[in-house]
Amino acid sequence: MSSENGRSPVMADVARLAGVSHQTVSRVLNGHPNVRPETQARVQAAIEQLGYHRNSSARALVTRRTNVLGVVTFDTTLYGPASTLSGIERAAREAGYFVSIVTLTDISRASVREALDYLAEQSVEGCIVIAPQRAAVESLTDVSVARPLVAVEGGRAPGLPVVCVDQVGGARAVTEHLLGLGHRTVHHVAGPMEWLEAEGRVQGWREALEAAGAPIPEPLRGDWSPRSGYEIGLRLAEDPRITAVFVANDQMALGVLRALGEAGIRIPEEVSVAGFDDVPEAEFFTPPLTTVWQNFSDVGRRSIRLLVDQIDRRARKGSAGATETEEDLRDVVPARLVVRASTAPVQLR
Amino acid sequence: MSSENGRSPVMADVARLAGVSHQTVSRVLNGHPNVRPETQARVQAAIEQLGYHRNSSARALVTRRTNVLGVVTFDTTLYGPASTLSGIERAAREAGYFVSIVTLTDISRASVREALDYLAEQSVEGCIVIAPQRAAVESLTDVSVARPLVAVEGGRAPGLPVVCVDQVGGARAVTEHLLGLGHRTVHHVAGPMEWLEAEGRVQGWREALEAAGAPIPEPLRGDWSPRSGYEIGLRLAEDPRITAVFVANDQMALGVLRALGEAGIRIPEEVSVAGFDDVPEAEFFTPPLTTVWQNFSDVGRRSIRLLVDQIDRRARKGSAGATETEEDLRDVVPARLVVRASTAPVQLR
DNA sequence: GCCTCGTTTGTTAGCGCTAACAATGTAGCT
DNA sequence: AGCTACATTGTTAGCGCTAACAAACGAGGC
Repeated sequence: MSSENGRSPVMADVARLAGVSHQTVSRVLNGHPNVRPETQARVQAAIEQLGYHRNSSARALVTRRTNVLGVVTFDTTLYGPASTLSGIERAAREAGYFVSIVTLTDISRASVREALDYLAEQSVEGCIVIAPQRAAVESLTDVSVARPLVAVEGGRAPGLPVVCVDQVGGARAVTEHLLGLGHRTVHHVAGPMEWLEAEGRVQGWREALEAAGAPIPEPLRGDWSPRSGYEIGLRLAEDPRITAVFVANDQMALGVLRALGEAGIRIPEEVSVAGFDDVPEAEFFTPPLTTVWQNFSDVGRRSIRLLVDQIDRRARKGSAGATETEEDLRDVVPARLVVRASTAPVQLR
Repeated sequence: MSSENGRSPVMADVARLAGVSHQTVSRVLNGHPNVRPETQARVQAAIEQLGYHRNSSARALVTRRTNVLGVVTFDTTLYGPASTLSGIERAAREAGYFVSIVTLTDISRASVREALDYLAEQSVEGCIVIAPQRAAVESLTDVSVARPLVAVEGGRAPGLPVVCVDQVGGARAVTEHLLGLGHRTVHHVAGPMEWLEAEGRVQGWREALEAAGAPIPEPLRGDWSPRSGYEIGLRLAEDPRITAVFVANDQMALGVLRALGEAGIRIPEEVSVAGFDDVPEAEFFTPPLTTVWQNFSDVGRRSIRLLVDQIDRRARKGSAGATETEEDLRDVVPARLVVRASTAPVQLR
């Protein structure tokens, strides 16, 4: 792969071999018009013969474009963030960008800032922050001037473009589904307060209950983990008036199913349980879980589009115009109810 | 953040403000000795006042180091790859490297090559390929000369450093555990043939059976998905002689549990089931799943160490020495059996 | 005083590339 | 032929940084 002398070949080497100037090589590489087909072929042959690769640093230095986007994410082992990251990466590559990632271990205003600074150090052209927590979003509003930025699942933030799944709508749909089955009301196992997704799901659930004139029980707080769902499930099992539970994610729903099962409660005959996320396993829980499907790859695609738009606009107009768009850019991806066997019409318990 | 004239500040701007030469600024930034403390302070102040960030492209151009590592991965929504990626990213950052990722949609020799070429285009200093399939590993052996490379879960490949979990040992441990409970033999639901992890688990299972002189049934092939586990589980349910099943991953094990449950088979009283992976949900399956835990963050850490070692060695000796180490570098991370309630002593069925 | 040595700072060149401009060739017209 | 228009190629400068060398300065020994 490398040239004879040991160092990897540069444009001048290719030029020499093809008998042209280095600039002609550059033109071929960048697809400029006005290069004679024969010359182009000769250059191509030389490139292949030497195994030449353009030096991206040199290119970036002069074009002032690194073609790198940064992604800040939190706990990629959770199904949602992992799927979103995957969608982002694919979309970025299609748009001609590389993706550099930073995963946070703790979420604080400081650590998000630090991650963004770190990515800035690498001269990324823009960042996507998968920031489902309130703290993370707040930390973004201060920085937003610096360089293009998009928040995923970011909540409402002035002047900060956001892509998110319609948590409220999804939660409303599940709750309405359960009410439609004849349940007097629906209990809710919520996610942590700081998580915007958790709050959106609480809101949708509450709205549906209010609209139906159903009593609104206090939501129980878990931490997304199956364990917390299990613990809350044990408490739910003790209250015989509960007939329907909407759990804020599938992992906790699994814990709830387990706890209710251990208590000898039959699902869905005695208690209906629904989740949120539609993880691949949900269909094979005992019983198969009614849940809400989110189109994460669409989220990834849309957030890249928003980010690339910002970058292009800035590149075209020059970075002078600071606060050109104060409009509240917010791209909401719909969620879809998936009904399975864990929910059923109300029966006596 | 940006300087007054609109363009972001460069080293010369800092130098002017601090009343020194740009080289002195460079020295401060790189922590060179022989800079008077007072000068250093003045430069620091100027840097902060201007919000100066070093241009990484210019720096990379002259130092010939991009400080970027590439990671090629496949389906990051699977628990294993996602956890490994996370561990890699953390370890890389600690070692002072950025991480650029490419996720593959299909695994073929061509697509892995393409991903590596793509990363080469970005001038990464080395790559880690999370390549659990045979095809992926094969595609690596040809390239290995080009630049530092480490395979994760890569199987045996000449001259290619590999970090992997001890699949064989883990599988042997589960199988021995089941035999120790008095089962005459253990059936196996395997993963796809092309996956090296699947083969390793088959091997460990087979070894344990052979050592115990137990009959070796034909392994049944799934595709890692809960659905395939479910379908195979339905078949298993029909054979009353089966009392113990080792499933190659937790997702398929979930499907098996579901299928056996639907067939009215009690677990673990009638059939013991064990998985592999120890996903967070496993503890809350019905019943809680006996499985094998893998230390993925350790895998990430070790693979980064192997890669950084290669890069450092190459940087020190110059890239002249091509095939300096033909030794078979292979770092095996132990796996750990986690016994839960899905396995029990054999009983009459 | 002069020379040597070490510390601190400045000057210069050049990494590999692209953009702007200059130069050349080639065809089509008057 | 001579001019214009255009296609094709080459030459030059410079992106922002670091490495190598050079210069200035003070301390210490003869």
